[in-house]
Amino acid sequence: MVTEGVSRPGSGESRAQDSRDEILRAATDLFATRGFHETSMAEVARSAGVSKALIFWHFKNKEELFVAVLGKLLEPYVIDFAEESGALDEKSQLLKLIESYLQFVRENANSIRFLVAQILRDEAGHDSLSSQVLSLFEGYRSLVTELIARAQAKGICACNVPPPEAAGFLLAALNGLLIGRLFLGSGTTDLDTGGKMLQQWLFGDKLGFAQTPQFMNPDK
Amino acid sequence: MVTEGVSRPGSGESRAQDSRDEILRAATDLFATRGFHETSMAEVARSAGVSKALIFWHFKNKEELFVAVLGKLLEPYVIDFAEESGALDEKSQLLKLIESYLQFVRENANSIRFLVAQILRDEAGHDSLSSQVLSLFEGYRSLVTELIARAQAKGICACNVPPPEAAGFLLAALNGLLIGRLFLGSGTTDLDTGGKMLQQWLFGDKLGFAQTPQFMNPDK
DNA sequence: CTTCGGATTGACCGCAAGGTTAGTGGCGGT
DNA sequence: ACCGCCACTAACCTTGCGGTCAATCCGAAG
Repeated sequence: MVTEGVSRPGSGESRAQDSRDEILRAATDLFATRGFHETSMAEVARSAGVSKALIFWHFKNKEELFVAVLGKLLEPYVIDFAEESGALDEKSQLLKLIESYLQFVRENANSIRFLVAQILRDEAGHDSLSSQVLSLFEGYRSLVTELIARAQAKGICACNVPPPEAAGFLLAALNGLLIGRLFLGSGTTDLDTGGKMLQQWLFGDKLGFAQTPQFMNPDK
Repeated sequence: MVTEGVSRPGSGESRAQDSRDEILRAATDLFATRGFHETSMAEVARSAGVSKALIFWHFKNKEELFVAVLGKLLEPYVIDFAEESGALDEKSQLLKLIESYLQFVRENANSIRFLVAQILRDEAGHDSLSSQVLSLFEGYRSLVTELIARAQAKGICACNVPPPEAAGFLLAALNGLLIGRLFLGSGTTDLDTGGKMLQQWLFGDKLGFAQTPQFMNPDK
């Protein structure tokens, strides 16, 4: 009879799962910092505290381990934006969308870095990763497009370019802020300031910019 | 006596240079498309039409070949923007700056892709590449900052955020357009549209957006 | 206790990579 | 004509990789 539950240390049922998780954790670390080709299975094994052969018992080959890592990395990306903003008006929804994008970038900078590097490498987009990320992005994009269209129809939107272009530009700006954060950690526009400027661009809100007074050209 | 000039095919002086250039060309191609670790010296040799050993005669090792390639890739990046826009007013200079940035992205998408991947890989910024690109970017950034400050002082600038923030946002938006082009070739805001929207944001110019009529919400 | 099967390992293999070396061809100088 | 050196090559060496295999360990069921 199966009296064992789950996750008992050393219990028969969970031992395989434990080692598998540990391998996945180590592989995620190493792949994310060193990259795919620069990480050897021996390194993963050592870092996970298991033998190299055990990795090949869990995963058919290095490629399969890699896609498992990708899957694990992509998990936090699939949050349903539309879900969590039901009863808000268009402006609040857009602001919330921007804020959650920036928040997400803040929290997942490392894995984003890794995924970007990975996407840049596979060249042809034949990989599933590119298309996954792309469809994720497209969902976000179409959501923003529709929100802007409705906001414009209600007259609460200061910018008057067609919604698809506006949405594209909005996302481009957000991605640009992301890039700034990824490449040039400090010295660039920080995320919140960028978000505020997008808000100003979208709705014409006047916002206080209290920083860098040495540049407020006090001449004349 | 040295009667030979340069670049005569088969002449003693230039033979080494020719083969070196050919190797560099092949290596640049392969590194840019496949990446560093995915490109073997044998491939480079075959693509360059020379023996593998000759590569090691020209370059101490694979790493040195790689930095030579990086140097060659970075060459077109160091164009002096300030030089080529002497007698223009601030608005024209800014527009020209934006246009040349977009033009550059259009023409060098492949090498940019490669450099980005490379920068993302080295993690700590200890590499010379990151700092080179970063200083390049900083120059561009400070130039834009000053231009915006002067434009605001003359009252020809519609946007009223502090110049450093405005410049940062402008560059972020440009980088975002770049990202769109790099990742999701089509289906995103194309470069020119993005440039026009930036122009509108900076100077408040009204511009015609003739495209995507199916989205002009003809309801009501 | 024995048995059974999933979990785990050390030792091993083939191979392709980066790198080396001994040697050859050919051109310029004398 | 000969020599010396630069450019260049074929073949080789070594290392470390992804991947395999037979052998073991170990908890659970009978």
